This record gives sequence, structure tokens and C-alpha cells, in this order.
Amino acid sequence: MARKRETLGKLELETLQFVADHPASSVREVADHFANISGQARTTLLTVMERLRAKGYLSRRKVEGIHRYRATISKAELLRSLVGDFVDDVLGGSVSPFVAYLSQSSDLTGEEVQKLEELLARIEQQSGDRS
Amino acid sequence: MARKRETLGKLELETLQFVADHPASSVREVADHFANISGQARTTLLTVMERLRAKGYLSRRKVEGIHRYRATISKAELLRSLVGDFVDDVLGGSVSPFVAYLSQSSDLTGEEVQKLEELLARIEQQSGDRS
DNA sequence: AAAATCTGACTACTATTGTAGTCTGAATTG
DNA sequence: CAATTCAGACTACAATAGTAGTCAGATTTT
Repeated sequence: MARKRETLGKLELETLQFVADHPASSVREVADHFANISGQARTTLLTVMERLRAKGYLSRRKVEGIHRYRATISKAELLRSLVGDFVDDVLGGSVSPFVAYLSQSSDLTGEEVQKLEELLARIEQQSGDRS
Repeated sequence: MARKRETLGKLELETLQFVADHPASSVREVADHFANISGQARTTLLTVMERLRAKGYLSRRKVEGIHRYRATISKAELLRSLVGDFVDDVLGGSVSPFVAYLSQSSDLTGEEVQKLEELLARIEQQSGDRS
């Protein structure tokens, strides 16, 4: 379970992560944040947050007249799940493209890259079972 | 660069990967594949492939009256780039959520997980520079 | 209490993506 | 060569996500 959730848009994703990082946020608080960094209007964030709620990613509770939102799963779980979806959907279940990415975008030594490859190769084998 | 390309849909992604795996595919060939596995019509794939071409992911060349498509970058590059975008956009540049994912969804020993963590920790530090 | 501000529900428009039909000209078949 | 099939261009519609305005009721401020 917990899957079926698919295709969160970029702003939805950023909003969800922000709320996961700032539990009990009000729309206003989240909106202020995004107003600063990317300029959206308050009602835009209201809409996005309500959509996230409809999708089950956020819940809210009225506290002193104001709705306080929180993510229904922890940030860690969320990220884990996003990584899982990405690996399944985009990489077809294989984690090895990460080696290519990591070994290129970092300054690991050849030895370290090899260690990484070994580790991920081990993972590659036994994964694929859990539905 | 080569970035700026964002938000490929699921079918677009699958189509692009299929073409990357099957260079010089015709629309018909790609369409047959997807007709089997997920039932789309030929013209659906035509549309998707032309959109991918408009976005710069595919090129085509007429060979004996039929357009043959190929990915403009290799599968390896594509995957690397997808991973990079994912890490940047979704994980905010941090690869550590992978450890959480990998250590949960695989049967690595605690020792192996730790090695992985060390490796990724090293990566975490020095990345973030390349534009 | 009247005025200003804030919240949240609703409505709505745009762009993107998935999906596919139509139509025309080219190629193949009989 | 006439009938059929095929390829590609065009058109189009639904769903989703980004974006935000309007409006009404609640709250706060003068």
C-alpha cells in the first residue's frame, strides 16, 4: 500500500516537502515562504495544499480558527517513497544508473566507485520481490 | 548544458527509453510495442514521438520513405541526466535519501549499509559545485 | 461598532500530457 | 491500374497541475 500516489507536480512536491519540514504550518506560513522564493500568491498555495490533502499527502486540523497542516508521512518516509517510485518508474527497478551518475558527478576515486558498484550490484540481485 | 528539459510524462519517458534502446525505430515499431504492453494507438505514439522530437530528445531521418527515430543522447547519458534531475529537483541535491531507500529495500548487512553511507557521505560533501 | 485584514471555499483559466480520430498522399497488393 | 494498406500531418478532447481572482464569513484593529 501507500503507493498509487503518482505524478506530483513540482510545486506540489516542494510544498509537501516544506510542510513535512515544518509541521503544523498554516497556509499563510507556507505561502509566505513560496512568495519569497518563487513569488506565488497565497491562494495558489491554498489550492496546492488542498490538492495535496485530497491526495492524502497532507492532513489538517483547525487550531484556534486556523487550519494547521502536516504531512501524513514523515519526511524520511516520503523521500524513501519518492526514491522508490523513481527507481521503479523511471529506472525500471534498477539502481545501477546511480553509479553512473554518482561516479561522474563526484570526485570519488576509482576504488570508491568500484566499492559502490559492488554494493549496488548486490542490491540489484535480490531486489524486485516486494510487491 | 542540455538541461532545461523538464517534466517528461510517464509515456514520454517510456517511449524515449524504448527508442534509446532500439535505435532507428519507426513509429510503427514503437507503436506495436506499446500496443502490446499498454494498448495505445499508433497515432498516440506518433504524437508522443513528435513531441519528444520537438523537445529535442529524439531526432529522425527518412530512410526509404519511413522516418527512423533515435534518441539524441545515449541511454546511459539519459539515465544519468534523469537521475541528476531527480536528485536536484526532488531530493534538493542530496543523495542520502538513497541510503534510506536502499537499506530498507534490500538485504544488505549493517556493515554494507554503513559502507554505502560513508561513500555517499563523501559524495554529499564535494558535490554542489558544477553548474 | 465600523473599518481593515485574514481565511478558506469556489471558480476558472492556461499549459502540458495522454489519447486518438481524420485525412491525404504514398506504397503495396492483387 | 484499382483496391488496400500505411505513414505522417493535423486536429481535438480530457485530465492534471500551476496559477490566481472573487467573495463571504471570521478576526483584529482603530
